[in-house]
Amino acid sequence: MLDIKYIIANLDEAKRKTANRGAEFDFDLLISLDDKRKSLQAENDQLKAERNKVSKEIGAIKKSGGDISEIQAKMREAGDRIAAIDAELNEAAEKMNDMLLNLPNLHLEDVPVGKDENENTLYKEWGTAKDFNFEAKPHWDIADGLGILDFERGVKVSKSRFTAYMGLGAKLERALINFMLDTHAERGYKEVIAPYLVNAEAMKGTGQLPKFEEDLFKCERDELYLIPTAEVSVTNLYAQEILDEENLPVKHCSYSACFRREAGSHGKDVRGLIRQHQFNKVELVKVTRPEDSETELMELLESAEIILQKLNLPYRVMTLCSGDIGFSSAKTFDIEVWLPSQGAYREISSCSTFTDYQARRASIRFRRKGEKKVEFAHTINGSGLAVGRTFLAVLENYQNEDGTVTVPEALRPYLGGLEVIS
RNA sequence: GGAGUGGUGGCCGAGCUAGGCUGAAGGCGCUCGCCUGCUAAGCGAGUAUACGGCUUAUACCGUAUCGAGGGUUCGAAUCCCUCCCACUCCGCCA
Repeated sequence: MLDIKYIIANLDEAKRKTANRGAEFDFDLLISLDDKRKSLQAENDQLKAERNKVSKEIGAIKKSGGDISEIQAKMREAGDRIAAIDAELNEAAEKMNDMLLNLPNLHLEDVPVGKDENENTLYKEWGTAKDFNFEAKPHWDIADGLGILDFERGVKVSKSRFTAYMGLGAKLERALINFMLDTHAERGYKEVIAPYLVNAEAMKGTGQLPKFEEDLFKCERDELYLIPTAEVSVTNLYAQEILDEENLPVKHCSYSACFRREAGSHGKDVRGLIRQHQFNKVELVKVTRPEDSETELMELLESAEIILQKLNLPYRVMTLCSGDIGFSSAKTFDIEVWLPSQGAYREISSCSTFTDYQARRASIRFRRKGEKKVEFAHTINGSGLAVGRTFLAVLENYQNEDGTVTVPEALRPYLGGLEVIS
């Protein structure tokens, strides 16, 4: 969340950038709640100070055998007043906090201002689309022909948007995961496996709650949520902690299954692997010093790109505009991979810096060497990559006319040297 | 699932069955200073976080925090209630 003090000191900026997102927010109400909170607290603190003082005196008087009934009665009244102000104070503080939790992050100055995805700007392009001398098939047809995905049986045991990977399909998925993790490990990312089910506190920390509850699968009776991305469990590994500066940046890569309800995208991408309720992803997560976060974001983006480069899959990188970046993000690059069957680029990774927005919510702080004061860290994360979408991009870009799929060279060591899936 | 024990500062660990002098003994660790051929030992001082006030900034002052929330009380780490978590034993189980 944003720092209330920062908002007050930079109100124009906060209003402008929130409007740039297309978000509505009542800043005046927020500030009036803060004022109320402050004056109530000042009054309350004073009363409590008095009570603490007198209570000590009562102790002394009682010890020396004096009469305390009168002073005690007076303090009883003071206690009632404190309780009343306490209630009012808590209400104002809670309201203010609720508002703050629903206020999105401020974007960085170099983020293009725009309404929606149509105003995202091209950051770079890499690779050239292969020229097929036959009609490129969608991945579900390819997979069907090879018997490596079973959409019907996936639906049978669960519901729509759940799929079973069969035989070499399952192997290819696993090869991709291992290939990605190994590649990132070489670049200094420490591998972690964190819980898939997390509590509400963690979801609040990274910004999924309270605003996006309907996008999450929830295990009601245990009060736990299925993670929509490993970002949640990995980032929150450091919640409520004060890290040493020398341990920064923290760099993690993490494979996890991800679960999304996809509420509100009913008609979209109903066929194939693009939009599933459950999918695999390798996530990159960093905790950094504020001054390092922008360069670390670029390094993270590069790490994600390297996967596509090694697989020789054409892609482009888009800078998301102010209206399209996520709730908690201050700046986001999307990597989009080329899909020949659609003749279009589709998102395969999203790399963001959250500045200190998540760090404040999750209370992830650090102490500089020799300093007493603690500061909020910055958090960064990105997919490196969405495995299911990489899987389908490989099928589509490496398909042959006879329905077989050539295995990208980088993956062959992970598939026992296999060259063609047939 | 059954039975039990416990959650205190960076860590260990007192206090909790006589509620006030305990933000919290003691030890360890860490920081600074002294001492010292070097290291070790020794000596001295310091060592939580949040919010608010004051301040140019330090400093300082106030409030809160002993798993979380609520209650009793003039006053609670200490008493009562609810919840959460960890550990041990038994049962069950990948």
